[in-house]
Amino acid sequence: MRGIARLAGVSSATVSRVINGSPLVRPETVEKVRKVIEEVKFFPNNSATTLKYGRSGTYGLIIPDITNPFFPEFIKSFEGIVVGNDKEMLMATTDFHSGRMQQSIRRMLIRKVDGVALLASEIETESFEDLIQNRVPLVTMDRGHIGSGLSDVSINNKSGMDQALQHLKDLRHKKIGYIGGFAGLTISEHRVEAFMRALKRVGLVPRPEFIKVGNYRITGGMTAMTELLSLKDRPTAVLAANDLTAIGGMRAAMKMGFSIPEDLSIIGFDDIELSDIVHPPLTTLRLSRHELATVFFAALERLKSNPHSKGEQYSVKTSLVVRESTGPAPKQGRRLN
Amino acid sequence: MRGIARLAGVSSATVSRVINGSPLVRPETVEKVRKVIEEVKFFPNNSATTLKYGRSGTYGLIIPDITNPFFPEFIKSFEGIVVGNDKEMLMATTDFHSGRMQQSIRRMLIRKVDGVALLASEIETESFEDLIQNRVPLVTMDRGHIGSGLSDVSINNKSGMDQALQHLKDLRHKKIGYIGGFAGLTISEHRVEAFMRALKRVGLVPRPEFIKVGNYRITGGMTAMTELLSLKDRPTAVLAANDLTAIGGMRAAMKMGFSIPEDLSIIGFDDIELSDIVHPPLTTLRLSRHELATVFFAALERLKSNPHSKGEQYSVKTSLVVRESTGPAPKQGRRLN
DNA sequence: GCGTAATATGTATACGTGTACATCACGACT
DNA sequence: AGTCGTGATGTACACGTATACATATTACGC
Repeated sequence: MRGIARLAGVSSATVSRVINGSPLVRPETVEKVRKVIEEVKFFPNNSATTLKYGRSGTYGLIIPDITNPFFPEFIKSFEGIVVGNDKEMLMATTDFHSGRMQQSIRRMLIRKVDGVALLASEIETESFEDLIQNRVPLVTMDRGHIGSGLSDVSINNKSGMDQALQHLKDLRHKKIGYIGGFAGLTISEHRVEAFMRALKRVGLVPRPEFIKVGNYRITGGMTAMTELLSLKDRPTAVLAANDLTAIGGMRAAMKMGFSIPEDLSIIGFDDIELSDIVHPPLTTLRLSRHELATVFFAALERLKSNPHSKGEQYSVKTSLVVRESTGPAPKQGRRLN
Repeated sequence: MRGIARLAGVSSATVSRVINGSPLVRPETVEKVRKVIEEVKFFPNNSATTLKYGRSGTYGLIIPDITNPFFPEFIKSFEGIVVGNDKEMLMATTDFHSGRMQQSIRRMLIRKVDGVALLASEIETESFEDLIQNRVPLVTMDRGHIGSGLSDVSINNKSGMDQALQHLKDLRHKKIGYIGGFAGLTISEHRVEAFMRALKRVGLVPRPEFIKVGNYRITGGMTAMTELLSLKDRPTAVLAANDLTAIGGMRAAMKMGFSIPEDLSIIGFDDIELSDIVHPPLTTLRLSRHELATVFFAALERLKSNPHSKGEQYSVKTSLVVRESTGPAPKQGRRLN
């Protein structure tokens, strides 16, 4: 940068001002400096500012499982927004593993990120205590807990679940099952609770044997669905914690000889691209990745500029996308057994 | 760090030595310092070293499309390896867009990465000239071109393609089509050329009307397959540039009333997780993400430690995974039209 | 023409680290 | 006993930037 200054016959401070678009530089000077910058193909060294001011212009993003198509789609949006605002994104994956979580947080601290979007909601709160302690703004997903420098984005399961269950009720389903995520994740618990409440709202009674645990992946959906369909009195419709689970469920059901939606209706959650491609196309609760990414970014920016204030509770809606995996409830006692 | 030094009653240099595991510190001193580090929850500030020594301990990773499941699976492995070696990963996505490519490279330069793994093989060489000029080690994919500080990992299409075509020939297929990637990408061209050569090796004649262009996504596969199957004299088997393309192809074929593999055999490329889940499960050329990531990392490390030497040409093999999307060639003139 | 405000530019500095070099302690060998 | 070698520790420095502050230049009113 001093080199630029010398070549342009100005001081390093002026060069810095030009780069950062300070208004108090004479236009002709700006022009002169710009030209030299172009010629020399100069690019700033981020680590200098990071060192001096402790802000790196980087937001961290911690996600559980990049293999779940929901996340790449989210990352894509988030990266676009972050980079579009001249910042950087630092991504870390936990694989639902608490050791990896600690490691990810350490990476964030070492790299001096200006904030962290935490989409991996392992239950342990202590894990991100270090972030709070180091005053790193943190935005979590669906934890429903805010604090100083800590905001939360909750998925408004209520309206979505209501829609989904109303849809199933309209199709005369009465026995509705649910395949959740891991037992340990708060987000999983929120969703299962939302399910139970919504069930009551449409006037149906939750049946514990209809609630199964999955792993947010296809395999978990298959296992859980196999169990559900092995019950003597089995559900005629199943909600899943995410689309992969639902797709796994469909696969298992079809393998056992059930037709979808004739014998069994399935509703997913997320609306990943795959949902529209699978056969039959999946009815699902859409959660917009782009909207989610936008909210996360906005939340981070806000926390960063008000570092000492309390965070906020944001909310993102879901909406029902009806495709072909849901249909009228089958007549009692039809087919198999 | 000076704080640690004060608390432990040593100098900052000693603390630095302890952190970096220098052998010339007395064990008891090490112990003393370690204890203080634990107590204070100290973590090093990466930007200081980056500033002073120009090395950030970060490797850049530029990929075209995080939405293609191949890449998340690759990223997962790459992140694991990089982080396991106490380094950082900086990911950027180009979306096959040259502007985004330039932007990504700039991000890498600003962040002072120690090397870049470039899996997005847009054809323009100028785009990464800046990296070369700034002596940033670069490892490309399937460009087949190496130089000072520039290595390349080529996908050994030959053996894989041979296997695939031999497999089809054994099933008595003679009319074999190909759905490629974008016209502009070198990697696409390499693969189509490999296809043509392999075709000749098994004693078949390439037919230009059987070669179509896709977009590495499901939609492209659908369009191209529709065109292929609309030909009067249509192929009985189709190879695709990647699995998504193949899956799109399957979808289109099934929509047009063809059964797979009875009327048409399809072979994909990559072996993404989805290939085993789709119906029918896809026969494909497996390209191990983990192996690829390992090679990329090794190539980067090697370039970093020998900055002035010429890079190397690496090669990764593919292998045929036979599932249910390939079967015997149909009898002449059967079905439809 | 001169003082003063406003505008534009220059100077100096600190951020935290790894390392080269200097220093120190101490035992071994002549 | 004195010299040297070796192992262990301390001292000092530079990397490139943004900004506070100082200074120079211009504009302008009287």
